[in-house]
This record gives sequence, structure tokens and C-alpha cells, in this order.
Amino acid sequence: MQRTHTCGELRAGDAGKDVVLMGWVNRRRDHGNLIFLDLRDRSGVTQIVLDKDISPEGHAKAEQVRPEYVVAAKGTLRRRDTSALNPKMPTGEVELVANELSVLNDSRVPPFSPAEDAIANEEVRLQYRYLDLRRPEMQANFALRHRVALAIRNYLSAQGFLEIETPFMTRSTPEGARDYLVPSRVHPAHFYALPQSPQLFKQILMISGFDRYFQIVRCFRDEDLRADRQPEFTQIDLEMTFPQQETIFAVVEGFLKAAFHEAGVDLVGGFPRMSFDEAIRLYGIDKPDMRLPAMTDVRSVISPQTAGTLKTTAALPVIAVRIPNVGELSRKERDDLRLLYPQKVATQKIRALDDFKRLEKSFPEEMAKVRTATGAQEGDLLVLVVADGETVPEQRVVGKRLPPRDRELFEAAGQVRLALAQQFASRHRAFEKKGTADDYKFLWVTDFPMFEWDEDGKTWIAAHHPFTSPDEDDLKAGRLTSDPGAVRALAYDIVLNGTELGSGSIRIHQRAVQSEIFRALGMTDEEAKERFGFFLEALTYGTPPHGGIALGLDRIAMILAGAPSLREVIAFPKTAKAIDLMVDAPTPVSDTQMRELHIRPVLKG
RNA sequence: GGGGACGUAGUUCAGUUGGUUAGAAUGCUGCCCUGUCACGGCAGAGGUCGCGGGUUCGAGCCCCGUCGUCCCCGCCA
Repeated sequence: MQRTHTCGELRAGDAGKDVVLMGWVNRRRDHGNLIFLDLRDRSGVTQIVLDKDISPEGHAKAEQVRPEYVVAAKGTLRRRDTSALNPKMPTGEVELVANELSVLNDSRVPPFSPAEDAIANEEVRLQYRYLDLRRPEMQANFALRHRVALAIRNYLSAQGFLEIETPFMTRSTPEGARDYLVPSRVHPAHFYALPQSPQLFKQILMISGFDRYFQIVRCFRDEDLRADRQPEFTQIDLEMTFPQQETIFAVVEGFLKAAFHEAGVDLVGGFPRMSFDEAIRLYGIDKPDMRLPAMTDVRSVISPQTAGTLKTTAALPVIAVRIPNVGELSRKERDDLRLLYPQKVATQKIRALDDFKRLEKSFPEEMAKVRTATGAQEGDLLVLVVADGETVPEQRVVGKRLPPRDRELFEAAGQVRLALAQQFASRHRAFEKKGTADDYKFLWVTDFPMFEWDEDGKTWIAAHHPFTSPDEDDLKAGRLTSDPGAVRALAYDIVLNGTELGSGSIRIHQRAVQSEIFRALGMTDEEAKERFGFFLEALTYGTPPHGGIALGLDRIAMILAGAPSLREVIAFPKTAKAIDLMVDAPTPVSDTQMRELHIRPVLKG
């Protein structure tokens, strides 16, 4: 028997056709001499009628059928009687009157039903992933992910990008995230590493003259998981020669528009831009969620005396955090908030003043100015974040960057802002989707610092990665050695609704500059040569200026699907402890396998 | 590595101050039912209260440990 249609496609216009449907039994309704089966496949559900008068054999088989059995039904499609229409389903105007039913496979009683709306807990879902994936919501997520990836692939291909594969077994790079390692059988005590990203390969492809490269590619990072972080994840990785930042922004905006179009969202106009410093000042974070208003530094409207009363000082920012439409907080709500505020608020002598009404009572004129400065409307929640500071600590200001104590304060305020936003989401409703392009607030964050000071290692580390080109002016001014903290990088992030979607940069294409950066990162020339010798050499053979970016496909799919976690858009994800509950990985391996690989476990005592 | 939440029937959950035989819904099994679509009716089965230890006359409930899932911090160039 050959399937003629899928379970979601038949309509009133198909009435009278002889059809064969195959699929899973979603539900069964037994009325004695009349049995209804809802037959499900990925396209939808169609009702099958087994009438004892029409097909005694088919009816007899239907009596034995249970949920999740796989069956084939052959018969005539009938327009339903007007009294029996079901407007809730797309196929609700028709039903298949079966004269033949065959059970293609039976099913044990599943631990949970794909037909149920209530979903089982994560552990059970992951263990029986094939049942979970049968749920229409999951099927829709993966169909969406497919369409998004395809749209991006088509767009980039049309823009002249070539998809070129790069190795999964490559060499370990100790910087950055922890590597997943693969022991070599042929070379004792030697290891391959799974790539954290194809960074160097794609740069080599530029040196190779491919001009425009992309890849939708798996990357691996052995770090602890989060709702939006899996140890293996998929990047839309691209690189191009002779780009300005603008060139790359245009490509990314182009493929994101194509991708979102597939999800029924038409984005218009270019994405806004913001420098890293501005992001810190206005949002206290390098990935601002633009769905809620920015913070306001209101220190200029606070008198020195009032600053003193608030136990801060006029020299430090007073940051007003505004969350619209939250209304007054009760005493209990303010107490509960203490637990949500970042640890910094406690440990670094930073305080969140969340009883604005009381502040208004004490300082009516100044707080009226705060209201004006923040643009607060009636019913908006205002919280002031201040630093304890009778004396201003000495702040060494490097370049145009924020003084460190200011930055700490802005970042703490940013965390308070996010905590409030999360806690009162049901009141401000800014996170609720309306089904329009407005639901998606994109932002380019630019002018990242080149280096960040690592307090533990007492060294500068690359804020993006060590192949990022520094700003030419900073380079010419010799700041690489004189003032590393002031050096700007030609690096940029693409942010959506407070989630970092991707990160890229214009790369270094001159060997001398690359060597200088390695040195600035505290690497000797010998170390640099040992780790990146092949790359430094490649740079000497006519390397074109180049740059690129990589975006997380999983995160894009997650946001478009409105899913709370990456696990909803990855078919076989891992748990928070990086375990695959379905196949049960990782596992111990035999001594034989280990001996062959020249490895021996060292178990902690 | 640290903090938090959760773990009771196949599933989702309730379980009071520590006190008789641990409940509900749903699913499952059997019987009945020709217009249901979350079909309905009747009857029934189903429990290592995650695991180990402790306190107690008595523990699902209290204490200690441990395992698992989730969320967060650290970490993620």
C-alpha cells in the first residue's frame, strides 16, 4: 500500500477521493460499532472513521489499536456532515471513511503522550526524546529551524559566499574556552581538539583567496551549560576579504531579514548601533535589552548635600533604573528583591534604593528632576543605584574609557535593571510577543576594548580574540604598549533582546601587528611561534584585509520559536551536566580502547 | 567550584503539627456505547514517597549524606 496524502493536507475540496493515509494514532474514540482514530504525522491530524457496517474487518482492527500505533488507512475522503464539523482543526471539514485498516506497527504504552498538552519533565522528555520530538510544538520548532537555516544558506550563496567545510579534528588552542580533546592512536600522548570555532581555518581560507566563505557549522566548548548554552552548538560562520565593518553589518542584516521573513517577521530598516562604552553607560551591560528603557545617570540633578545623605558622593554616578508600568512595590516585594540583586550590590558597597516614594518625600525637588530626566510616567518603577563613597577612590582613567569605579556601578545597576525586568515581567509586559517586528530589538555593539585586565593572571587578555585588529589610530599612537586598556578593537557584537547572537571583528592581516598583539598578551615570540607558527607564516604570503562574524543559529531559532531554552531547538541536547540521557553519554570505555589510545584515567582520590 | 528550586502511581501534581490502609486528575486494563473530536458510562489494576543513613514508640513529612533534573553565579578568547 502506498501513502497518497499526508495527514494535514486534505480539505473539503478533496472529498470523494480515494486516499491512503499513514501515521501515528493520536487518539482513539470508541463508540462501539463506530470508532474514530485521529491519525497524526508531521503535517497534521486527520480523523479516520471505522464503521462496523462499512468495514467489519477494519473496525475489528481498530478495536485493537492503541495510541502511537502506526497504521495505514485506506478509503474514501468524505465531507463531514454539517453537525460534525470541527473548526478547531485544519482538516476538520473532512474525514476518511476507511474500508481497510492495517497496523504497520504497534506501540508500548508511552511514558507520556505526544498528543497531550501537558508536557512531561525534562528528564523524561530527554530520555524518550523520540516521543518528545513527535509533539507538534517540537516538530514546528525544527521545521522553523530548517527554514531559517535554509534561508540563510540561500541568501549567503546568492551573495557570493561559498560554503566550505573545515576540520572537526584540529589542534588545541589553550586560550579561550576549554577544548574537547580526542586522543590520537597513531601518535601516543598527542591529542586533536574539537574546534571552538573554525576561526583560523576561515582566515586561512581568506588568505587562500576564496573571498567570501560561510559555513553552518558545529562548534564545541567544554564549559558549564546554561539555558542558552550547550557544549555543542551551531554557528553561522562567515568571513570576507576587503570588508569595512559596514560591509559585514549589511550581510548580517540581510540574512537575518531573510531568516526572520521565514518565521513570518518582516524586519525593516537597518539595525541601530551603539558603542561598548555607551552600552555600559546606558544599560550596564555589553548586550543591552532594548525592549526596556535605558538607565539615566542623574548625578547632575542631585546636590552634593543630598549625595551625602544618600551616603554617596557627587563624584560618582547616581543611576536611575526605570521599568515602565510596574507600579508601587510593596514592602514584601522590596524585601524579596534583595535576594535578586547582584552580589556586587552587597559586596562592593553598591546600594539599590527601591523606595522611590520615600526619596520623593525627603527630596521632592531633586526627585522631580529625576522623574523628568528619566522620562518616567505615572506608574513607572524607579530605582536609584548608588555607590557608597564618602571618599572617591583614585580612578585612573585610560583613554576615553569609563573610570573603573563608574563602570562597576553602571554594571551593577545593569544587573539590578535585569533583575527587576525579569521579576516584574508580568507587569511591564515588554517581553510579551505581539507578533510584529517590534518584538525583536536588534542592536550592533561596536568599539569594544581590545584588552581586558585579568586580575587572576595579572595580565591583559583579548576581549574578543587575539586575531582581532586594533583600531588603527590606537595602533599608530603606540597605545598597544603605552596604554593597552585604551586600545579599541574593530570588534562588534550583534545583540537581540538582550541575547548575544554573534560576535565578529576585522582581523589582523599583517604579521608584524599579529606578533605585537601576541606580545601584548604576554606571549613570548617562541610561544607564539609554537602555537600559531603556521598562521604567522601564512600571514606573510600576501594576506588580504579580511573580517567576519559568527552567529549562533540555535539562539536565533530559540528566540524565533519563543522557546525558553536551547533544548527546544536542538534535537538531541545535553543536560546541565553535559549528559545525553537518551544514548547515555559519556560512558567509560574499555581498557583495550584506552590502551590503544595510550591513555590511562587519573581518578581523583 | 558555589548558591537556589524540585524529586510521591506511567504522567502532572496534592499530601495539614511526625500518627490508622499515601490521595486527585490523567493515562492504563476490562465491559458497554453509531457522530465523537480532551467523547461518554460502569468496574478495576497501579506506589522501593530518588537512594543511603540518623532522630523517634512511629518518618512521604525532621536531620545528615548522596544521586538526578532545572535555574543562576563562577566559567564561556
